[in-house]
Amino acid sequence: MELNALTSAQQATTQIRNMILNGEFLPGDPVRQDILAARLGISRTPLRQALQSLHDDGLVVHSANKGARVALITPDLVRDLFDMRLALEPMAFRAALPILSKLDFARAEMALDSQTPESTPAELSDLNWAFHYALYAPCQRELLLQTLQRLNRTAALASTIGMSITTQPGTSHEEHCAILAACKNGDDEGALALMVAHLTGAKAALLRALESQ
Amino acid sequence: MELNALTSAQQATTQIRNMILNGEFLPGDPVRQDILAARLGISRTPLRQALQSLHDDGLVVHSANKGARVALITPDLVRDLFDMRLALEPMAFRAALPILSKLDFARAEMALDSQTPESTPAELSDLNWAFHYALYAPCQRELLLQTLQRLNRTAALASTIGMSITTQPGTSHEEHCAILAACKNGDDEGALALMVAHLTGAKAALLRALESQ
DNA sequence: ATTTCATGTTTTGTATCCAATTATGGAATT
DNA sequence: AATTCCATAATTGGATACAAAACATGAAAT
Repeated sequence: MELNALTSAQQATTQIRNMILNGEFLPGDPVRQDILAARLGISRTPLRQALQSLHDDGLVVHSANKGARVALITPDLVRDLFDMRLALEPMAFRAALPILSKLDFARAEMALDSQTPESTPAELSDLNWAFHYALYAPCQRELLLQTLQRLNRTAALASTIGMSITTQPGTSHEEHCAILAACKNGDDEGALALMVAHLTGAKAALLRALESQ
Repeated sequence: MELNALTSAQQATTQIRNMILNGEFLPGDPVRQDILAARLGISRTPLRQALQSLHDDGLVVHSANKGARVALITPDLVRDLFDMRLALEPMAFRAALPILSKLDFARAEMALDSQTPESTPAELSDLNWAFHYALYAPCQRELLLQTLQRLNRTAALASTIGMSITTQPGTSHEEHCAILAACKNGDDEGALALMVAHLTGAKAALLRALESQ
């Protein structure tokens, strides 16, 4: 009996997401059902399911009878996205902070340590969310966590686009380390402030990158 | 040429949503693909698409190889849900308030006036969201509006369950009228405060109903 | 009598096939 | 030569058919 029997539609979802995040498809590019189905070795039925999941995550947009395209990242979208993250993530963080355990710290630390210079954008996005998720998950609010995951998936595309524009390295790793250190020291308010600053900085950097285009 | 050619999967989504909101399926009930497909006169392919949409709206939950069931409404979920609404809806409302037009007021008023004692729970939920949406839509934040719509769909199920428990009539109509009046008077801060109070009250009433069970 | 295994039924997940809508290219007309 | 109209090709949306997994029932063995 398979415990983690991932359905092929779910596999396709992450595979296509990785293709998009790794820059194989650019914003605005059409996403053809036939081509992707042939490439992934599955039929169009589960592939359409995967496209709907990607649509819900804001990575592709659908037009009736005209297929799907990779979503466009606009400054308005980025503002919108990070304003929501700034409103919701501190909420989850604040609820989780008093009950964070050594195991949660270990999970966050592993996410940070797994980042290497050879990591692909998709891997970096996954590890970035793994770090945040480790610090939010104990809050025990399933719907909030689910919403944050969705927002972070859209943010992953935005960040990938942004990093492909600017050549200067991001500061997120140092900020992540500082947040984790504050948590370990029991400085809850400090950790919260650092998290807000982290998100605010990421938003500003992304907007600068987009508007320099 | 049809301008609003709704695909049959989208039609099925709203039809099934209405069945759930109108109490035809209770929380925990299994949602069988064959039965619904036959009843709606469509095949299982678009119906599965509809079920995924309902899953994303939090109305059904999926178990691998075990099908879908109507979601359960727990106090934790309600707290979670309304905390997010309280964080996000004032954000949209604040951005929209300075640019609300007579047309927006008319849309909100029509939503209020369309409610009748004979309205079904599904219709009341639609009109409730139509009222809120009219006051938020001018904020021009697509992702925020999309997220709020999703949360309101989950809230619709919670409210329906709550109203089926308590027999006392809700106070939301009066509160809606007061909010709209404040908007028309240009009292933006007052309208915001009333909206927050409205959501806070709805959350408390719902929790009371659930815990009286 | 209880437990276990096997088989049959039910239900989901996937592939293939058909219909409907849209884009594209060429020919005819002005 | 440019534009419009029609026909054909290409692509998405939906239906049917098939495979595989899970639950239920029942019989046999301890």
